[in-house]
Amino acid sequence: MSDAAPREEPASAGIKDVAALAGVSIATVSNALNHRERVAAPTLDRIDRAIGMLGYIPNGAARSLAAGRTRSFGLVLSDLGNSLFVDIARGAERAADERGLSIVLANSDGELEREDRYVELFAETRVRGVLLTLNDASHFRAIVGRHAHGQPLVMLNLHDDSGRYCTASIDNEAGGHLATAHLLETGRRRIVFVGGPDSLQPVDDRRRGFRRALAQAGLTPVDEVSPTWVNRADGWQVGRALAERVRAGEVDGIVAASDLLAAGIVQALSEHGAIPVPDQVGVIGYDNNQAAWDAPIPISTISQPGEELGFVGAHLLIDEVEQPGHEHRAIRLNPELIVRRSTER
Amino acid sequence: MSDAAPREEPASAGIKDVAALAGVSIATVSNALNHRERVAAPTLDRIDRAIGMLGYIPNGAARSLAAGRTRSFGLVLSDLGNSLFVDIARGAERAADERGLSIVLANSDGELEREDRYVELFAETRVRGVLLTLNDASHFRAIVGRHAHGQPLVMLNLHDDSGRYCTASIDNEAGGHLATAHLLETGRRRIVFVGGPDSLQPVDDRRRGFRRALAQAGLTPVDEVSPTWVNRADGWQVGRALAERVRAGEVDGIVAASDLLAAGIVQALSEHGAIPVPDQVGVIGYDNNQAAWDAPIPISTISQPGEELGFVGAHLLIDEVEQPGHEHRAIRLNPELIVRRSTER
DNA sequence: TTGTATGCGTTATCAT
DNA sequence: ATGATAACGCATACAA
Repeated sequence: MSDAAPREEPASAGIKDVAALAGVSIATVSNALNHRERVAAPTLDRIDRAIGMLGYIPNGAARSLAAGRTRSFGLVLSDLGNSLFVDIARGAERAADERGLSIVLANSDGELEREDRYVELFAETRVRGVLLTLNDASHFRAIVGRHAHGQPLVMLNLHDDSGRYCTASIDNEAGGHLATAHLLETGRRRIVFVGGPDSLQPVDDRRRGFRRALAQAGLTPVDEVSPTWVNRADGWQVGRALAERVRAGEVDGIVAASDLLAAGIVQALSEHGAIPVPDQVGVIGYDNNQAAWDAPIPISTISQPGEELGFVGAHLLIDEVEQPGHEHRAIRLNPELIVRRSTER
Repeated sequence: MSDAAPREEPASAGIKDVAALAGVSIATVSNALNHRERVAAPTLDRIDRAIGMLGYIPNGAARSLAAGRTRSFGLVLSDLGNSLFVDIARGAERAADERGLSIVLANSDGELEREDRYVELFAETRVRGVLLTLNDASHFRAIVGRHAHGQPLVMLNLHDDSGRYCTASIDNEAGGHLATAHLLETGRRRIVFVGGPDSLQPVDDRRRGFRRALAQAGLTPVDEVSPTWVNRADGWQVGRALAERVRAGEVDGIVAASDLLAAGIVQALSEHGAIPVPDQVGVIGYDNNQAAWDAPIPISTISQPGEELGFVGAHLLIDEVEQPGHEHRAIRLNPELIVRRSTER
């Protein structure tokens, strides 16, 4: 009621308040916090109680300033809308958990400016190191140029064996090859690749794998079509256009650069001409999306070990941070074939 | 070659190195960093150059320790696999950007233990405040109990007007009502609700909205079915089971608790009995997923303003942090009807 | 406009 | 087992 309202200060208690309440020195409190074994049980008890009463929360800033380091890593994600990156985050978190470390995330949306900004923000935070997911080789170059050496940084989802950084990525060329080889093994011979714009490096790599597989079999691609994008609607259009040729026997296999694409194709095929999949044409997708699994005709696909990618990447980073003689490595993970109805024979 | 190798120290330069190189005091460097207007142009120039040469990066820990606060917020997300939460993150980032603040993310996977842990980690980091997304009312209670008051915390996606916290959420009951009302307006009268397990609070709210809309129209639900989950495969099964009754004229409208569910239903309907949607039965989904938009028969749906939710939530938090007389508010956002083919008349 | 000096809340070193 | 105290790297009064 008066202006001298004794406004209770929830202003967070400090270590010295705890020390006072527990009747010990701040050094002992600090020990109780970081080296429990160094302090006697009864003392520990009083301290813990004091901490509880005051709702004391250590100040991380002071802590890392004094300790000279953090207990967390930063992870910059390219695209929160893509389950691959979410898997990566999961894997990285699992690896961090093992060591009692935490992972802080940031979303770059694939924009160079934001990739830059968050790498720097994390640098200021003095995280132990940063994991950066990248799709675009040009971004890689830009960041390498700007990056203040000394801050451990490993690149995810982009391969680079120049030895300047650790990188971990998934072999898209191998994936494209895998998908195509599977179609060949099930007896298909007239195969077409349905990809996206060349600007997407992963798609381009898959296309190269496709070509190599055909070449090894002594075949040449029937065709390669590049819709403007890689979602279901695009697949539907492509499927419609392809239906004719499938019925004419000109095409008996389709390698799609994404599951959404594949799902659209299969759908268009069955609606527009009642073309039996997999009997008359085998279709395989990429990504192991839910869409592929959910489809009325479950679609064969290539699964990417996203979680393992994050896990491996985090370990690379941990090694770089902890091992004195660390040498940069470029790890490439292998995708995996998942056979479902759409390619059965 | 000798063991006295003059290992170059990339050990990050400090503010005093910059000061030395620029021939000024550290206070001036600090001013150059935080109050550029206070320092003379030529001096500024020398300092900037020095910073560049040394690759100086301010130590965030020291900075916030001295300043007493951070320039970032924490955001704990329930489910990175759900686009709603990704949208929330986007909105929150946009709000933060406006004020020159950053947002750090963490993924709780909806697990109480991780929600707790990250709220605490952020507390230690002394972020300005924390945004926490929650699905489960029981988690809310647990966290409220444990939470050390004083740390600004706003809850997202969960409504609570007890006045203890700011909350921002989307009105799922209204969404269910909206969907049902739309079906009623297009002349449907025999409507069934297809939901998920009751344990999902949002689904349950939508069901309540459905009931209310029917009651207002003086109708009773034809039926309510609860598949074990809410994805496409579940919808497909439900659709198969429903086909018979639709053909018999017992059902002419379906409110699904998710777009995936709706897509599966429509698909099963058209395959299993060639039942024309929307002519014979209107189907509406929820979420405004890509799946709904991509489907061969585009599906009407309820769109959730996730980005706005994040935006509003961040503003609530900013207000709580900056305004002395702040009072907690519980904001409820309205979902929106999106009409597409599947309910046309 | 620039420099000096103090303190932020911890951890770690060294005594005791 | 515990306590005193010096860093940690910077921001900010305040003095010059």
